[in-house]
Amino acid sequence: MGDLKLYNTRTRAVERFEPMLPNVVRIYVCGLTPSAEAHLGHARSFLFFDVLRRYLEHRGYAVTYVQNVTDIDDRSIATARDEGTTYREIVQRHYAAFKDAMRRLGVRAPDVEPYATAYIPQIQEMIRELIESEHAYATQDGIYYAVKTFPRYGALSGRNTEELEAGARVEVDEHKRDPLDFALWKFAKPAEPSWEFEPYGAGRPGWHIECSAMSRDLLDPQGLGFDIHGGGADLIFPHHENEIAQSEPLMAHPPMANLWAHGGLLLFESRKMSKSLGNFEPLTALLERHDPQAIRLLFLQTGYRKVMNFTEESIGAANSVLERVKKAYRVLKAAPEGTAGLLARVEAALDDDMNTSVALAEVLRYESPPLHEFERALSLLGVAPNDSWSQENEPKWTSVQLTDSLPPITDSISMVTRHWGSDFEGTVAEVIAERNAAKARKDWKKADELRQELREHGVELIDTPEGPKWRKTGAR
RNA sequence: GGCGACGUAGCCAAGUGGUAAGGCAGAGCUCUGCAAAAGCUCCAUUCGGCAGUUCGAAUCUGCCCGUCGCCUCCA
Repeated sequence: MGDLKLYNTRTRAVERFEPMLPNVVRIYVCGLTPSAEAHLGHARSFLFFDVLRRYLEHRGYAVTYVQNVTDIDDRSIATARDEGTTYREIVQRHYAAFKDAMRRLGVRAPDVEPYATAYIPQIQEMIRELIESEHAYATQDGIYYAVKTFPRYGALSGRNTEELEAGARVEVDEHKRDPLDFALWKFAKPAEPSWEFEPYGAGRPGWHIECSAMSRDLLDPQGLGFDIHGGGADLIFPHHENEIAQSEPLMAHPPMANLWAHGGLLLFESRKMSKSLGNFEPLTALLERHDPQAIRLLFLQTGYRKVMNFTEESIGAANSVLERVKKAYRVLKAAPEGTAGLLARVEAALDDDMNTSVALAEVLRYESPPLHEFERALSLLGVAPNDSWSQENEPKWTSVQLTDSLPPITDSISMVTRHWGSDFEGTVAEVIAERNAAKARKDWKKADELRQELREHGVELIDTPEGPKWRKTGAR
């Protein structure tokens, strides 16, 4: 196997991937904030990291995959207030739906799914350290990070603090020392959920600090850094920039993460998908309408870093791709021996910055690979054969024996005397026999009428060299 | 205004100096009364435009046009 090369946002270059510790890869991916329903964009992002994780394991690494849950934020509190329930109920409802959607898409559950509210002590400890090292300060409404104390701020996203200050879109807050400073801890307002924090004051964590605290606790207690930190491209700024600013001053050996990996955003019917714009269809609704495996193949077709546009037309094409894969699988099941090479080609494609487009193309262009290679390649892409793949679940064609002595030529009177209810199969055979007779005397009109009659009773008929065959159609 | 990405056939999408992967859709042939299925074949002299570098460019350089994203909660 060749070297695995991955794009690193931190260095803006494709680099050879090398774990920091022998054979161990530690990944932290910024997970969901379940204050609202998950959408397809989330699916794309987590699906990519699922494929990356599978491939790293395929290469023999022991992977620890952490994906957090931001279970406390302004929106879930506000929604809970509007609906007269608790933020926990809001979060649990949406997160359960998200987990179910991920399962259906073939995205494996993370090794650890830490909830922010379960790490309050670690978060507070980190804030304490930041205050002691003068990277943070308290005001009357919260504790803020002093961006100016971290000279490298902006390095990940390619910005500098002067530029950011020039932008008029940064909200001015009288209490902050600098407009760029962001909240580590928000003091509780009346009726808001809060945690005690002596001596500063009860409140809740800001969004960014949880990732710094949890990744340190779970992956890098010694402050030497971990391997891969990931998320959607929209997290590069400010979220990941802020994480770096919080974590690195307290580390023995920065950087916080060796490799920063970001998935491209998804447009929904050519428009940005976002919570605030309300332009998205909940994942659960989409999964009702489309085969999850087709959605998976659709995502694999596009490079993970590219902006991708999801349309009804594109998912239709993906369905056809899925059918092709199923068909290929059935053929190979019958002839499992083949010419080796597919898996090596798929590995080569994935080595090249996880080029799933090419990997999928190799699978579709298969030239009789061994069954085990085909299965392995599919499993790397996270597409596993399930019940719907086996031919047994497709309606089978039933042959009809037509003896020479059968049937006597009849006329259309038989149409009204048919008993569909009592002996369905016998009736089908009867109609087919009659049609055959009509064909024999080249009465095409009659033959087509009979085919139509069968169709109306949910029977599909084809003529084959072995004679007519029929099966029940799903419809009607 | 600042930063960044992208623009390849009707659609989706690979390809980063050596002569355009793959899929969908479409077309033709075999077969066929019709229908279906299967097999075979075809489907970008050309990569947003214009210059330039080069023996050679979709790939490098410059300019222009267009689309989108980030800069604010966001995967």
